[in-house]
Amino acid sequence: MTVRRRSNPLALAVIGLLYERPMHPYEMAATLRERRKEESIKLNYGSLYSVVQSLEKQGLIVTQETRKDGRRPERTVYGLTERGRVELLDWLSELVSIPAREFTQFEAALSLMPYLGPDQALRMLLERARRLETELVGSQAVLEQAGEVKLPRLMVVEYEYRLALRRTELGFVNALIRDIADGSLEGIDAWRRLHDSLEAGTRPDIEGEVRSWNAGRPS
Amino acid sequence: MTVRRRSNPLALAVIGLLYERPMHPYEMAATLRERRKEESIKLNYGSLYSVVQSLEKQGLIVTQETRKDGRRPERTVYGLTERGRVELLDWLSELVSIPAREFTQFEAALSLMPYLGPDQALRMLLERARRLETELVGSQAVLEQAGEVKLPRLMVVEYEYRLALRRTELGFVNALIRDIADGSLEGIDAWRRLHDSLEAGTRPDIEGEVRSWNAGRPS
DNA sequence: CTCGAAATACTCGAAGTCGAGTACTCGATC
DNA sequence: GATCGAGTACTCGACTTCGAGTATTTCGAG
Repeated sequence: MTVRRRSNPLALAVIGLLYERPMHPYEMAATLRERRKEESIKLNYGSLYSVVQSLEKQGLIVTQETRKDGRRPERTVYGLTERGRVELLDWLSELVSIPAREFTQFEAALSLMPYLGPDQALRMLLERARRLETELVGSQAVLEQAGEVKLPRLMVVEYEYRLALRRTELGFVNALIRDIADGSLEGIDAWRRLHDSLEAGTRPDIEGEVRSWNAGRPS
Repeated sequence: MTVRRRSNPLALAVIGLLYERPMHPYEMAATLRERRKEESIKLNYGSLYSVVQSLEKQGLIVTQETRKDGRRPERTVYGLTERGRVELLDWLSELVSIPAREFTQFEAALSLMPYLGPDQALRMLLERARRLETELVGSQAVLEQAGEVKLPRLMVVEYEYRLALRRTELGFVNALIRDIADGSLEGIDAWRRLHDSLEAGTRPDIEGEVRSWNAGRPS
């Protein structure tokens, strides 16, 4: 049950909450939800309880009391240890200071896009652009509203960050759409050939088209 | 062993390769590596073999032959079924057309940054900016080199995408650094107060500072 | 020709993720 | 005054991910 050390940011959030005050897991979930941290940190009950267990095993948190209020299920209240406090600052510092490699779905999709063929790809990219625009309009509204309520920007930076990334994504998608639509994307002819021969079931000379790729880059 | 349907993009890559021609798992790994898909799709042996197993269970791929060449370990060659072909185009279309919600490490870190205090946060953000710059220079060089080798842009879009995101990230981080450094970040005073009282071990009135947040946003 | 490094082709078990399910309580509603 | 939904507080097990380990073979340098 040992958390693969520093893998799940939910563990970091747990440590953070216990830095504020002792809590039981359900309360942690409720607090994270109230503060809208759920939107930035994946949270589900199964993971929460196993993450808490593993933090205890690592000696970063300890059971403070196990109470039975009335006939409710037991609540186990946890507190932070000294080592936990150190881990919080250390882990968080690392997360902020060292860019991690993330594998996004869309990056994977782009790298496999050749299988789709230019026409289908174009349709799907247009659809994505539409959805991104809708999402952006909504997010912008939320942010503006937060501003009106005098919510300190500090509490909203993660939201701004996501928004900035999405805007860039939309720009990228739109540029790609243009290049496919007007045929200016380099390699689009080879793309169509490849796709057609795949659909026809004949084995295309992918290796031939791709060889320059392999040769052209250092290992 | 059933792959949580459409979760791991590696499964999609496997289907794609079998769309080209029958292969055994080890060869898939080698091919993905050769084509540099590893950089966009997380690949490791354990996952590969279990993903392949589960695709077979789902009837998207089938065992074609189990050969023992010389005294090498057995190789099981798989082929794509009709349902597999459909799944490839369907899944890939979905991935391209529907933006997925991704939880990045940095977004989590930003949402927990208050625990760090403004001074430490500033130091760590500066460090991140430095590292991002280094990474960007390297990536740009790789892309330019690819261009010189006449690598079709189609084969490089995923790389361009990642680069665009990183550039945006750097811009965001630099802006944040400026705002913290010159004190223009809204809420920075409350931030310092909060952090100091946390360090002192007194329980700060986080709820008080945060309440407006809760009140100010629709559920 | 022979020794070691690299490649071939996986296996295995420990750990982590996920979310539906459980079992109770409380307050409001009809 | 019974019920119904929302909240409280977790549990469970199926499924996934991970990567070090294994056993063999090939290849090139000396």
